[in-house]
Amino acid sequence: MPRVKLFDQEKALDKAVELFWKKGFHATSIQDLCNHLELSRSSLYDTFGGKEALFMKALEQYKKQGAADYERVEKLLDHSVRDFLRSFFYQEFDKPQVADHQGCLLANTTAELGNENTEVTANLQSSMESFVESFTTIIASAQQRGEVPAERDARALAEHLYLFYNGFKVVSKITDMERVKQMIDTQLDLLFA
Amino acid sequence: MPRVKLFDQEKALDKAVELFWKKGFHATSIQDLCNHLELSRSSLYDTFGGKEALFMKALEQYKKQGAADYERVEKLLDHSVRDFLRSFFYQEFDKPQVADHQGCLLANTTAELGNENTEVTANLQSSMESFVESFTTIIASAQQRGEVPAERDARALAEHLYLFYNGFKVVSKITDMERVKQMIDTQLDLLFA
DNA sequence: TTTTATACGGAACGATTGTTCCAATATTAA
DNA sequence: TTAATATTGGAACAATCGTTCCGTATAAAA
Repeated sequence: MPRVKLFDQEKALDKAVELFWKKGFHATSIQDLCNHLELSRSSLYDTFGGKEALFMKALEQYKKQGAADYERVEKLLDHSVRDFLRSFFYQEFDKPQVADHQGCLLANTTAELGNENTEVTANLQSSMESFVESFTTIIASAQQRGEVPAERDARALAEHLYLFYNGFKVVSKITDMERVKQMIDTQLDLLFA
Repeated sequence: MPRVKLFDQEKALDKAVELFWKKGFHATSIQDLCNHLELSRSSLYDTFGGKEALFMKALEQYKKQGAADYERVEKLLDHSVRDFLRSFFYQEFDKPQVADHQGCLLANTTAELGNENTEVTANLQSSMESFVESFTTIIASAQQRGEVPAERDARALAEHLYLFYNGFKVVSKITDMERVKQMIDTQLDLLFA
């Protein structure tokens, strides 16, 4: 029977996320990946299929981490929705990559590959859809609590939050973090006016 | 005396903008550029210096076009500031590249190269600064007119608008334009609450 | 221990990368 | 018409691109 894999696929995927996050799809070469994942070319191809396939899997891995982040913050949702949103956005600064101006893999990918109408684009769109649905619920609950004016369209606000989230990740690549935090505060001021 | 250049440098730069805008820096090869600008490699190198130098010049060209767009809309500023902002954002949809989900060269570049701390990053930062200063003035005038609450910080709102502008350009790459227009309306609703 | 199926390292593939260089071309001033 | 000079096309450069393939090493099942 076959020899078992010597490396941890999950950790290798994390490493791939790191690299694609930092450099983007096109600027990351197979050689870069082999060096950073500490894998030979054949192992990489046998295990992940190729550059595009590996990128897709890295995208999924990243989304899994993002979902975990969301759920961790969600547990704190006994305070106001405003506090929740504030925590949700502020937790980003705990990630060394964000503090290091690397933005967000999803936002970076949207900017780099979003117009190519491939499998990646579909992935990004469904990711956006998930975000919007979650936050529509959040906003609606804020409206029931009276935190947000009830006459606004919850879904429209959620979509607007997604846009804000992406802008936040992009602008943070060229802006110091203090200013970015102020932008978050401004966003919350506007939303909970 | 020397032979004169056979091609129009300005038009060539426009072509370079087109290509970098569509494909991004890394995904655009010299060969792509030669084909699209209808130039030989030597002419391209003699005239523009190389890929990075050409990219910088294309960036400048793009910003020049953007400034022209701004001034064109600014002339319509006899109505409310809200109308101005609405016109400013909506005019983007007149650009075929935006309708074609190519986003914005500046936003794309911020996402692709913003974390590399090169000459490009400095360029993007100064571009952001210009935007913020212009729109701080705009917002302040809106506050004097009573359109926007006077207690808000005009510069903070302007920075927030820049963030919105970038998010708008990124998200539009994976979203149909009708939804994007709704997001603009939502933004204006929040700002002019 | 032998068999068997897989992981692995590394060489090699043709294609393409950004850049350089040179001979040929073309244009204008003298 | 001639001389001078910058432009141009195309060949060539080494380096790297993503991918394939094969021989060997290895571990689990028989």
